[in-house]
Amino acid sequence: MDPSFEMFNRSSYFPIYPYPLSVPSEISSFNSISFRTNNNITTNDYSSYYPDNISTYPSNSYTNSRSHSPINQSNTTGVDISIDRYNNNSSLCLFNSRSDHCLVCNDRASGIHFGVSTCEACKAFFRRTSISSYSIPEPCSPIRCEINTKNRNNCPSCRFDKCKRLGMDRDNVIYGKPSKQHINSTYHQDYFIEQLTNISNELIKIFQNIYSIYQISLLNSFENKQQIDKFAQILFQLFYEQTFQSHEKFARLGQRVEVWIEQTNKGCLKRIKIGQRICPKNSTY
DNA sequence: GTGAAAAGGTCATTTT
DNA sequence: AAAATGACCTTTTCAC
Repeated sequence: MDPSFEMFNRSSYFPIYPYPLSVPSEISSFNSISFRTNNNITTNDYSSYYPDNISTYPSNSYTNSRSHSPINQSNTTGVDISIDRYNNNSSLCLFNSRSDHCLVCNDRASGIHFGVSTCEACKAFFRRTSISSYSIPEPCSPIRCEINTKNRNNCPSCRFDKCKRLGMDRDNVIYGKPSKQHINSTYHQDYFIEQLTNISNELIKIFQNIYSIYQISLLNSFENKQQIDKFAQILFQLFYEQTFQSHEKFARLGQRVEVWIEQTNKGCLKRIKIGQRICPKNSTY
């Protein structure tokens, strides 16, 4: 077994940091999965996306329902960042395709603004905020606030952060109706294929970074509970942020990403699992 | 010329 | 009172 993963298998080192998990509305309202993929991808390809000798989901644990989710188990804390933000009837799975709902707050969308399907309110918010003279503070917590229609004004920093993470960009605006040429260049298949090839690197990077922090912390040894809690906080923050960034890329391909953090009965971190899988359903694009 | 789509502008309303 | 918000309007550009 890879030594890095053996370290994760040693239980009772780290208590779970008690973050209140805020799951974005488009994720928490997730009901079903319709996987899509490219013709070049086969069912077997996903196995190559895992780092060697690192435990992954057993292949038979995946279904198109949430019934397998470890979150329902009493001894497991989970961060399920599954997503299905696309129209199931769409033959193309485009991140920037027109959506009925705002990808920022889930309100009714009025069109694609600054590259992302948003409502008028989030469009105006992003325009105002991105040109304002004052600097936008960092997100208020490592686990960013959920942004929805009701609370979108509660935390402007997290709202603006979500806009940016979704790809809203004021430096690359299209004034007036976008041309077909622009649409084709933006939404070209090569872009998605390129994203697909980056998946394995993303997952490996997550493990490498977590392990590097793990090693550094062990060298210093944990002298008190505060240190342990601090380490758990850093680990969780890094893990969440990197996974969320990866998730945004995966989501463009209509794929599903899941992250679990298992917990022992004593409340300690037992193991981190990362899984992502491409499930060909309609090889139509 | 006309309609569609996206960015920018305006201003009444709401919040602080 | 000042600042922020968001619905609505205007301008610009593209396709037909």
